[in-house]
Amino acid sequence: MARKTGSHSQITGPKVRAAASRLFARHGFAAVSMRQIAGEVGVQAGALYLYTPDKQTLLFDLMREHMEDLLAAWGAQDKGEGPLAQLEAFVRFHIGFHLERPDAVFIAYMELRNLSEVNFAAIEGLRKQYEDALEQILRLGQKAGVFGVPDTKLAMMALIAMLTGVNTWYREGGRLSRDMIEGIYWDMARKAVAG
Amino acid sequence: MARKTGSHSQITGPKVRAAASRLFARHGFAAVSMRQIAGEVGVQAGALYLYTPDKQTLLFDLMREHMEDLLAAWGAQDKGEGPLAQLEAFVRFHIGFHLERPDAVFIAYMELRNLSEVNFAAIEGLRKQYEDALEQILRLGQKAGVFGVPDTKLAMMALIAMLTGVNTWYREGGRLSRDMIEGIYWDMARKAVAG
DNA sequence: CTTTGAATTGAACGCACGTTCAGATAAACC
DNA sequence: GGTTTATCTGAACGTGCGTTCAATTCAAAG
Repeated sequence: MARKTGSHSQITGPKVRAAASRLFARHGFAAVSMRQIAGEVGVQAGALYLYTPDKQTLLFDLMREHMEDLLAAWGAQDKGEGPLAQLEAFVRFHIGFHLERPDAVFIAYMELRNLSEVNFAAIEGLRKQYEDALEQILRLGQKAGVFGVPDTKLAMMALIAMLTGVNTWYREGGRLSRDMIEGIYWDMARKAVAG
Repeated sequence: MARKTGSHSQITGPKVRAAASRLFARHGFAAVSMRQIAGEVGVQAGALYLYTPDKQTLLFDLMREHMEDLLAAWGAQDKGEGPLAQLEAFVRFHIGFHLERPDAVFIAYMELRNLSEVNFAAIEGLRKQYEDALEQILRLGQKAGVFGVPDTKLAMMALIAMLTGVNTWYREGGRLSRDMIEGIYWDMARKAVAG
């Protein structure tokens, strides 16, 4: 199950990643032991060190992978033409992507303080890239007179917080479908930045 | 410094509370030891047990106190007349109150999973009371035709997430004053729920 | 100055932690 | 079937944890 040779895996075993992700999201990085993760996978604690050099790197790999997936998925997304269409694409994409992986989202937002300085900087860099994508849409829309946002950075932060907030209350099988939620949030977002 | 008699304090020593709040916010509940807290206060670890029966209760007391302060402060707030004025009061109050106590806010949002079931329920109950205050404003405004929110619960969640998000990026002495931030967010909030 | 009770220390308890590693096992290849 | 290489176990290491408690210090009252 582990890798062939020498240096430790970039590609932490998928079972280990899945177990760690679930447990970190549920109980928090500091409260989860390597023995618990190993138990979920069905091995002894020592075996985990075939997949990761240490616990902190395991966390970092989860976060980095999540952020890279996010950037790649947004890059591959159909964005349409014009600021309004692009904002709608962003809103719907953000909600959909985040609802699809609640554990990774939770970890990426809550466990930043458990990262070393250099690992923290790496994750923040990826996050900034994503935020810049939204800010760019807002800036272009503002210049084109489609939006009325006095401060694009604040508007970007406000929108991201609003959209990511869905993850705190959404439960599978609730009274609203994802499509309806995306529609309602798109409506609020559109109005919030309207001229 | 500790209390007189018998049962452990409702009123955990203020020095202990302050140190615990700072450390829990900075490093997370699970990552902070009683010895670290004691060190900040300037006593040995054992002395903390004059102020709290255990570590978890110390966390719970911090959260409960924060939520009770929040409800009391909103209760004492000048709210004005009519849905629009009340929404503005809420937006400005929420941002101001939360920016004033970033550590307590951080803990109240991030450490819920470290609470026992019964303590969790207590905190959630207080949070619900606060959220209900905002939802009520939205519902009345919707009925009066001042707002255009198809789902007041969703709109409430969206607004709260947006407003609380300020805490994630605001830094003392940044380029925008609190007043300006409140103004910009009030503008976005007003438009987001507009008819 | 002496008494008294609260406040605090400092050592100890049993336990769980992250990590290491020699040895056992299993799988792949000849 | 035998050899090699990947995979995993199980025990051990030193450390720090939350919590307890007898003994000590301290502060106020008489």
